[in-house]
Amino acid sequence: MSRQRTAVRQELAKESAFRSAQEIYARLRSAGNRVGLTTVYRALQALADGGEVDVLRSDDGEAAYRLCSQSHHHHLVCRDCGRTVEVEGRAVERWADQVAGRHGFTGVEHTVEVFGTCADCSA
Amino acid sequence: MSRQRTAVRQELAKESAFRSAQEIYARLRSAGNRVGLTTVYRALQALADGGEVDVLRSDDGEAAYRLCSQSHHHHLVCRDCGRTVEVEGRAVERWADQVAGRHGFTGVEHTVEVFGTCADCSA
DNA sequence: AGTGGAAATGAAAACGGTTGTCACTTTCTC
DNA sequence: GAGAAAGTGACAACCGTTTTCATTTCCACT
Ligand SMILES: [Mn+2]
Ligand SMILES: [Mn+2]
Ligand SMILES: [Zn+2]
Ligand SMILES: [Zn+2]
Repeated sequence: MSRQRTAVRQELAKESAFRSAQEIYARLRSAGNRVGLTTVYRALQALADGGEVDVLRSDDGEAAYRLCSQSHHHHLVCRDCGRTVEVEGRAVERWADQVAGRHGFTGVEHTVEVFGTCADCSA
Repeated sequence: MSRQRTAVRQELAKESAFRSAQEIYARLRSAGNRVGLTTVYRALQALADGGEVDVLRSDDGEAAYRLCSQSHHHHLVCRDCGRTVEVEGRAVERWADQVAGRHGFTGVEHTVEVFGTCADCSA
């Protein structure tokens, strides 16, 4: 594990939100860390391959990375300010498994994101 | 509705699978249809904004488009062959509304995608 | 310690899907 | 029909990501 990869992992550990490679690169640099953008991409790729981080495609095509949390959960995101709440619920999990099983699908995974306007922003 | 947009919609109607803008452009051209790639993108964008087509980000970052039925629904997608089943379920809808309301969020929307290996592909 | 091969690094260039530009054409409205 | 509004498309720009390749770092084994 090189200095740079360790730095990327540590940076990821600071926040539980999904963040882009470029954002992580910028933070590392502004913290005085000497690292190249290419290396950040490679580190994230390697961590994703090893199952240590989740990768998500945002709507604008940018990839977002997050350290894998042990418990499975979803996100409630404010459209205006971006505030994110981590949520979980048996109901969705069961529904996803059932609907997939009903159609003969195996190895089921799912993505669920809920969007809205948070209390602060609607005030 | 221009000739080109009509052509894009008709092309989408030919198949129920998700297809990329470039693929639709290529099909239209090889069928002798005079249309520009930019226009195909704009037509798909307009159809998506109007809720007539679903947009999906594939893992490689390319956007995929498909005509969709007008009622709210979600997708069950085969990881291997891309086969897609439209599914719906009260359970998810209720869960999304509840979890958002519990955190004071309003104007709730959500995205739900279920992935797995379809029966054909696991055989 | 010393050595050699494998792996990692990073600046720069290339890549590829998508979007912006702008002169031009088509369509709509009166 | 005339003028306004919307749409078109070749081309260039954009931007996140990947490839390249010369250089550096790491590491297993003396
Ligand atoms: Mn879940
Ligand atoms: Mn659909
Ligand atoms: Zn907010
Ligand atoms: Zn399949």
